Amino acid sequence: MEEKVMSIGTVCDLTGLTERQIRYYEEKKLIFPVRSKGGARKYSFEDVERVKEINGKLRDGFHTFELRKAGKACCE
Amino acid sequence: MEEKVMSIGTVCDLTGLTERQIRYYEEKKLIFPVRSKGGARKYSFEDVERVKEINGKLRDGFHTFELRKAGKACCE
DNA sequence: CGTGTAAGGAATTCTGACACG
DNA sequence: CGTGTAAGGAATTCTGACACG
Repeated sequence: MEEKVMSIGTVCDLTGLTERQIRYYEEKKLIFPVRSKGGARKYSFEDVERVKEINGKLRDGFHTFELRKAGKACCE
Repeated sequence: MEEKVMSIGTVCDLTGLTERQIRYYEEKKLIFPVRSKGGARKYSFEDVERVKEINGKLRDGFHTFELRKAGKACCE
């Protein structure tokens, strides 16, 4: 599914990461959650997979700016 | 997907119903969300469909206790 | 750079109840 | 019966910042 329906806490549960890490990946333009009326971030299952992948790459020594290219399109 | 990941507010957004209605359907044993540590209800996309179906049936004149049978197994 | 944390506020969700019909 | 609402509390999420390295 590609629907953005879960809050950051759920993503933490599914990935084992912290809110801080997930928000940071967004800050670095690696993931793009949508916002609910209240301003809360909403993620999709796709985002969850992406977050796991990002964290894995970082563990392998990559840097966030290098991962940006690995996304869908490129540059910008 | 069958994973319970969205909070009640998201279900409201997806179904157009109120929290009250959704909680009531649970009270009547028509849906079974799980609870997060904090006690918040978590629903799956399947639950969302079920909620829509329930509300539709109610509009058609059915009563909650009649819809219970329509679920998976029966009685209990 | 990637992540931890304390800080204060705003939005979310919870339960039990009274209401109408 | 199915749903609305006001009530008070507890848990969630948000942002900007200081910290380490």
